[in-house]
Amino acid sequence: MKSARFITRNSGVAIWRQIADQIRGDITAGKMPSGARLPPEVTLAERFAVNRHTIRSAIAALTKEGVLRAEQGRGTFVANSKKLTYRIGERTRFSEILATQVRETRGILLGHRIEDAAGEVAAALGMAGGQVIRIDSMHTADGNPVSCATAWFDAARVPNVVEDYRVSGSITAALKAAGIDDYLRKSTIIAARHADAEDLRHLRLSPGAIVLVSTAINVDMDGHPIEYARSRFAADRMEIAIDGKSMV
Amino acid sequence: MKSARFITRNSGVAIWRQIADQIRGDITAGKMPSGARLPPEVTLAERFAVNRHTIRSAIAALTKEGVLRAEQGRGTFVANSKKLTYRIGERTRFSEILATQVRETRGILLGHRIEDAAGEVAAALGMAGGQVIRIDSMHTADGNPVSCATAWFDAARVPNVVEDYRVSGSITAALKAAGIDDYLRKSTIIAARHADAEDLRHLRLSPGAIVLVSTAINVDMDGHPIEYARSRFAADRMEIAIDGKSMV
DNA sequence: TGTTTATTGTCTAGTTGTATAGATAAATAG
DNA sequence: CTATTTATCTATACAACTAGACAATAAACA
Repeated sequence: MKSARFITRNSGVAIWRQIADQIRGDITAGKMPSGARLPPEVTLAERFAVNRHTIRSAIAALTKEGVLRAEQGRGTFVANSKKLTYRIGERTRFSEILATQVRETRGILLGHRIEDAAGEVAAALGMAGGQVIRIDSMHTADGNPVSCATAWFDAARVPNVVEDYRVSGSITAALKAAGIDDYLRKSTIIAARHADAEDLRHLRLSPGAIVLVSTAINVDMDGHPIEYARSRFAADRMEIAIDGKSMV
Repeated sequence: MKSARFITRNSGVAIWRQIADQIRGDITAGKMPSGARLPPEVTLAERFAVNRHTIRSAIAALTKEGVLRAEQGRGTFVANSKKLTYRIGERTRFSEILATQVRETRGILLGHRIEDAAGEVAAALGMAGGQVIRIDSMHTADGNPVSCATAWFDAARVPNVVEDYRVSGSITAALKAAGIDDYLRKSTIIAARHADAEDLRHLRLSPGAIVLVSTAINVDMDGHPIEYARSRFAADRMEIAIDGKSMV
């Protein structure tokens, strides 16, 4: 029924974390559907050959993550862990996409700076020199961090984008303030990698977690690139769907 | 010079392990060539904002792994960490391949059992029913575990393969004992994934490590499949090269 | 040459985290 | 009422991390 369970002692990785990762893996792999009951703590303790308290540490971590839900006297259950779906199409707006799936989304400015346009950023924005504004931000859905993003804009085109974004928490609103009433998604590239240290902090992940990386170019209605952005989504909490006219 | 360094406290992953993983990552990513000197312990301690003893734990782990080498009064250096290359061609023999790179290789029988031929195994071996012998083994190079493998054989074709392999530690020898003097590699598929618990044990890896998975079919000189094998290589210690007439 | 400086190695000590063991309470289902 | 299951508590042992001091080695310098 369950795959062989081994843990490595004295590896620098706590046993409770190894167990938590295995259980989370089983759940996200679909071995345990939403609502399914976990074996009781004593059974798990025997199966992993550890103390019951160690199992409880693992369960506590997953409960805090929202993956499990423990009910005294009844058992421990797989929480409603439906992933959010980030559907990418020609008109892709963070808050609109999630509006039907969560109660509230928020964009938080983490930092910004001016950089010289160079390399892939310059290429994506169609710039030959000049300066770009870089904005680092993160997004929450119902209070849970779901993504963090780095976006680059042509500094000449949208000089006040930082302040506008800080106030509104929305790229769409910040661009509108710069006279760009509408924009379209021109291209999206999706990759996956281990979360780096910064992702871990902002998305509240544990080391070894996986992030989906979406690299996108948005253009104005004349087709001129206005934003180049790289977003990292916690792969545990989010999946990405590509709409129609397959855009890559 | 060095990418931003963050560590996550109280994550269930010891700080020394997080630091060791980052340093090892820098080295295998080529940021620190073989022989390069690491910054002194006090500098690293400041950079990671941890105690010097914690840095020493990370360095000790990497020294034990053979990745670093510390010299009192001089500094800590990147050891000669050249990966072994597993070159796959039509004539692929584990011991022959590594013969020029290491002093000594060994095959160790971990376990075996009889299974009903089914699914991908039956398909690969061209069997419609009957039984297969499954052998789990691991390989060491100069005493260091470098791979573990699961191989399936048609039980009717090589009935004594287990005993022959146990004695010789060599598939080539075991097949010869069954009258198969020579064999060829027909196909190889290579993938990568996180090491599972069994890989961790046998290859002495730490949780989160990555393994290269090679799935291969060997055929006799008449082209009949005789072995279907899935080998897992520690991606830290081994890389795979594909020879000529690109076979996939 | 001897001296200073930079670096790794070793030691003691205290705090917090991790894992074990055992006992008991509280809630649920039958 | 009873059996099952999660929740709490005490206690012990060891690992992990911090802090500070000093020894040992190597290289650079006067």
